[in-house]
Amino acid sequence: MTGGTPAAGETLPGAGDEDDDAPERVVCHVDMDCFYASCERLRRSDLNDEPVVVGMGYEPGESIGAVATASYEARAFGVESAMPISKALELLPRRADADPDDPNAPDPEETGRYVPVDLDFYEDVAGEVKAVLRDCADTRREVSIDEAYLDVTDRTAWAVAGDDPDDPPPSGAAGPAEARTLAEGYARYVKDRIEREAGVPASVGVAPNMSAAKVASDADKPDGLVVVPPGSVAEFLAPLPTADVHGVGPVTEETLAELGIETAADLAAADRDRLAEALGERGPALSRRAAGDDDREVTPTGLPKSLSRESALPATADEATKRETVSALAADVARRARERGCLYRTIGIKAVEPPFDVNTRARSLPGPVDDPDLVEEVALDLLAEFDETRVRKLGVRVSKLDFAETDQATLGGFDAAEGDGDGGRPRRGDRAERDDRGDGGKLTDWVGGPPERDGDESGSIADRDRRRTDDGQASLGDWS
DNA sequence: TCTGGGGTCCTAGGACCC
DNA sequence: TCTGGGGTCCTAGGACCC
Repeated sequence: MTGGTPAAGETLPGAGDEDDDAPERVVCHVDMDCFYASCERLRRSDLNDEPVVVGMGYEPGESIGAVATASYEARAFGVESAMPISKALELLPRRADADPDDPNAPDPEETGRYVPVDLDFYEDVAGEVKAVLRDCADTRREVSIDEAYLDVTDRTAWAVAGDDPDDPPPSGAAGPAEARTLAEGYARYVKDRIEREAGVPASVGVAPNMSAAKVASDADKPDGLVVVPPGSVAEFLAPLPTADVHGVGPVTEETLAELGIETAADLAAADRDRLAEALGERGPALSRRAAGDDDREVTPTGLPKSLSRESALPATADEATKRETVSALAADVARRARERGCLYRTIGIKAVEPPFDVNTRARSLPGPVDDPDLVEEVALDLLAEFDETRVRKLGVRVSKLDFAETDQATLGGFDAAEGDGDGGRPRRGDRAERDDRGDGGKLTDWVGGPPERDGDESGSIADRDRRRTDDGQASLGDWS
């Protein structure tokens, strides 16, 4: 193992199927800058240079909501993502409230523009970004709507570019002696293309592994390009607080602090057995990461593992309100599952009690289904446990998803057990106390295909997935 | 701050089987 | 009957991420 030594040339410690002579990887992390706000500016130039807050729940009469994205101008007022809207409005009143005739009105210079979230539009823009990324890298992992890892080892290299000694060193590089690498040039090219073709700014980090690339992209936001060549990774990470290590959240940060571990360097040097005691398996892994040692491959994004919907409400114990909410959430989750062509085998709810006690309950079915009525029924049944409980948030989730053929064969095999033993088939028919509902009936309702119309927008994700599973083994996560 | 919404992964304990 | 594993599946909760 490479242990705590942040040596430059560590290769996969035996685990990988990579040959040992593989070149040091070049991994880019592309992170769009305040993406939602940038998207809004793309179609509303009046928002340029203004403090922009994109969020939900700030309309008059609404009080439950949070900031999704704040532009950097808004961040200067202390507004941050995930902050309750009420708090954001205190720090930065909305422009519309700056009535010039009202002596108590806020100074317009200290107000912001509040815009509701329009996810469909952001997804369109993200599609253009992804088109660029597809063109720039064969191996990509899209982590979220505004973030992706690229493995561009086969497109570029860590070799030093050109021979111009006056070239400025890469911004995040270890020392002034660093020369510009080919990798930096390639990352610059990717970044510029995103800006040019999608119209939104990105920050890019380049490093020999994923976690260092991630930290690098964060190091000079917005509009940053930070390059951390092999050999300077540990040095680059060393001074950072542990919270900057990907995977260290508030709880872990606190635990580490109690062990006297404050920086990435401390974490890298810490005794890994002790870390394992305090944090479980995660501890040593975080330590390796902090040391610049992260051999995770950039693996393509897989199919989702679960789908959920949740909704906050003014804390209430009212049974009718809760049931209505859960019914609506259940319908929505079931609809989305059907749209994406996926079956589910587990149905669950979440009930959050004030102040913030999260309860989850789930029930698995004997086999995968697509059955909105059943989602509602099970969800309501699980909710019954909380009939007396005041809740501030409710959620419904389906999991144990199955994207394989939604066709007849699979379904037929469910209760007749005639399935061709394809792994996930029911081996235990007893589990669900599904009371009087004859499962067979429900399932076969649409055995010839979902009752819904299915021809529609071509090229939907669901379509692509299905095609994938059709042609060949296509394991999960294989769509590209 | 009285904390939104949609995800992922991990762990621990119990049931059940061999 | 007591004690001992190994393995899988399930649920619940926790931590984290964007």
